[in-house]
Formats: sequence, C-alpha cells, structure tokens
Amino acid sequence: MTSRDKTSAPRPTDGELAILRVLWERGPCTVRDVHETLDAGRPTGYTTVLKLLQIMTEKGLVRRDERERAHVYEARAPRAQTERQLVGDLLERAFAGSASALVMRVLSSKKTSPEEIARIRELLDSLEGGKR
Amino acid sequence: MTSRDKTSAPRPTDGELAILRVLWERGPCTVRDVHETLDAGRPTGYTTVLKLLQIMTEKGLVRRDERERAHVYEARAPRAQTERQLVGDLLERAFAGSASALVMRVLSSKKTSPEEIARIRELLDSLEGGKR
DNA sequence: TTGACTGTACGAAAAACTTCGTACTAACTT
DNA sequence: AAGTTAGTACGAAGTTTTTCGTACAGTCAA
Repeated sequence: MTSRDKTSAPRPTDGELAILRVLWERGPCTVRDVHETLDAGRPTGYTTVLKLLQIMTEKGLVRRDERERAHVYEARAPRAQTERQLVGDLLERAFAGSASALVMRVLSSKKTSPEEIARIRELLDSLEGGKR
Repeated sequence: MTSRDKTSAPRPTDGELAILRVLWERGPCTVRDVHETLDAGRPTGYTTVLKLLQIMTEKGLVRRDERERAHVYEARAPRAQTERQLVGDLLERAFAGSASALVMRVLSSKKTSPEEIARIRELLDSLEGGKR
C-alpha cells in the first residue's frame, strides 16, 4: 500500500516542482503551455511533461480541468504554502528546527545584496510587531 | 552512464542526510555507532545502515577508514558546506535565487522565538560589516 | 578447536522518479 | 472522405533510493 496521507499533498520532486513553478507563474496551463516553457530551459519531451502532470494529478499536486479537449492543469496548493512546506521540511531534516541556523546558511550560501538585506530587516521588524 | 561530476559530492538523499547528521554530531563512527543512534529514533536494520554507508562511500559523501576490523566512517564535507549546498539548491529550485523570499518563508513556516529573531538581526549586522 | 559473536560484502526486491515510444481519438483541412 | 494535426492514455525501461536477507571471514572464549 505504501499509503500516503490523503489530506496533505506529498513533497513535490524536482521535476514536479519545476512544473509547479510554471503553473504558479502562468496560471492554469495546458500540457503544451507547460512543455513550451520548460523545454525552453532544458530540452524535455512533450509526453514526459504530460506523464508527470498525470502523476501529479493522482498525487493531488494539481487539479485537472477536462472540459476542453486540451486538459487544463492548475496548481492545487498556492505557491506560498508549498514553499513553506519545502522550507519546513529542510528545516527539520538538516537544521533540527533552528530557523536562525537556516537563515545563517541562506545568507552565507550566496552573496546577498544590501537591498535584500534591507528587505529581510523590514521583515524582522514586522515580525516583532510593535516591539520596535 | 548517468555520470556524475567527480569533483563535487552529490546532494545527499533523505536517508543519507540522516546519517551525515550523526557523523557530524558524533564524529567518526562505526556502522554500529551510527545504527544505534539512528535506530533510537526510527527503527532501522543494521545492514540497512551499512549498505547506505557503503553507497555513500562510493558517492564520496563519506570517507572510510578500513584499518580496524570495524570500519570507521567520517563525513567528507563539513556540515556547514553541505548545509550551504542544500540551501543553495532549494534557493534555486524553489525561490529563483531570491534569498529574501526564502528567508521570508523560513520565518513564516515556524513561529520563531524573539531570541532567534535577535540572533538573525545580529547576523545581518555582521553581514553589512562596518556599514552601520 | 569449535562455537558464538561481530563485522563486511553482495545480491536482490520493492518503490519512486524520469523519460519516452506507441497507440488511439478527435478535430481540422483540402 | 481521407489525410494531417494535436491531444490523451498507457506501458515500459532505466535509474535511484530504501530496505534486508544471506553468505562469509575473523576473533575470542571455553
């Protein structure tokens, strides 16, 4: 059975995430739409994308509208939610839940522009509410 | 061939990461050591751990000292480096390289204590160096 | 020296991922 | 009407990940 919890979508794989990003970006898409976008980056077969989308439908990662001949796919979870899932997953798997440790690695994994840093600071301010 | 770049270790899988965390935590370990630690969390067969460690040796994720009868395994890359790799990977795969977007998700994926927030703020300060 | 222990090596099986080829169907074109 | 085009469905193959069972070798105590 290898059953999965029906109530929550599984963590998307690399290939699935690539597709989800297209769907979030462009909104509901046909296989052709997704394929065009993906193929522009890395050459990918049409049926490869189709198959992946079919599997993602089974897994509940996307919703399929079959009313038209060319089915239209849509991400089931909003981008923010999936991002939160991925981040939370990494947080537990690699950082034992320490957010500051994770943030430290984010900032040391890539030179971050002063603009980015300022944006993050604002975020912290808003998080602490009236505190400051 | 499905060849991999010889010069850099591959991204560790979930199982591999669990083992790496033990090695980082406890230092060089025998299979028994790793198994004991892992088994305490989630029941795992001894040979399962052994096999994984053997595979990790092939992949270059760990180094094996065969001088003693019970081989001693050691993480090849320091923890910080692997963390950076994982974070950088997620950054590209899901956040199109935007560090602030990723940090935002980290902070919204888990209630962060004021202490954590303070620590992150210090981090930002030190990043900006003398600027402030 | 012969068991009982403690280890490693190897093979194999099951699931998950990735990638396509082929078949079939509906629609459009000439 | 017949052929071309645009789609989906399905199956299958190759790879990776995870998990063990079994075989085999060295060690040590009775």
